[in-house]
Amino acid sequence: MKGSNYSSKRELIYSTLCSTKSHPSAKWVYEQLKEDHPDLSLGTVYRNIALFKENGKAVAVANILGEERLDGDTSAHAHLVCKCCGKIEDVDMPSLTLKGDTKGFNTDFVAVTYFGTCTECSE
Amino acid sequence: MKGSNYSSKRELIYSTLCSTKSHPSAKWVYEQLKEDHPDLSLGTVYRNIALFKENGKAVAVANILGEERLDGDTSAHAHLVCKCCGKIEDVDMPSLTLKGDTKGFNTDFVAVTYFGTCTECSE
DNA sequence: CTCAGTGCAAAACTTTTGCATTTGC
DNA sequence: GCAAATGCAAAAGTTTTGCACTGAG
Repeated sequence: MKGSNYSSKRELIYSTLCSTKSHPSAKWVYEQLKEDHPDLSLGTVYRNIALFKENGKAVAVANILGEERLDGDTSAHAHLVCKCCGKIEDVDMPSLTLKGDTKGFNTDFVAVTYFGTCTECSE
Repeated sequence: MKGSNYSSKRELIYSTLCSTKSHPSAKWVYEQLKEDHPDLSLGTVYRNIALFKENGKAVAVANILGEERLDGDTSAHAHLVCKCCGKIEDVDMPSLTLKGDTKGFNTDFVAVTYFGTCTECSE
């Protein structure tokens, strides 16, 4: 079964994903690792990230400039996304309760994202 | 300047986008219109949607199965996204206040998205 | 006339996949 | 040995773009 075996590449990818607060893309993770691990394929990065998402060990935060941006920190927190430079930062999650008719929907993750402009881009 | 001239195609694309609560993709909008307007290009749909997003007349709700899903209704409301079938539904927006250090961030839009499983997919 | 908008098709990109090979157990 | 994981490269799919033409003002 998928994900059942140990894999050093997987560990590497996961720790790289968790090592930053920049909410990176798959390509970024790949590029970070490529230097020290020339034998690493982009396909493997994508395959493992898909696995992390399935297992709830990572979350897709936003799609910026055509790239899916990820977060290895799945604790409840919200995100600030700068429309201008693409930077993504963390903020505390506001308390919220699902309102309105939820049609029997079974929620397992809530994303709160503030889109706007960061200080540097506002200048 | 971009968007300054009237364009019947633009009107068509915008009204199609607003005519549904299905939160469609660009391709869906294109396919709806293609039948009655054989002279319509997918590029035009993408170009106009980009314009709507710039002008705040439309919002990207989520990226499902590699497709960006849109909403022509920019009033404050949250979304339920079914991970299983990709269906997106509207719910009332919970009241929320930005908490934590927002680092001077200038917010102009807040997205609240509940990921989970809809009734049909739960069966 | 001038510049915005469009069709068409090619290009650009990200993400996925098939297959042969390697690795974990 | 068997099934999972990977590299590599090709494929798939969405989105963007260049260019010549059309349409609005």
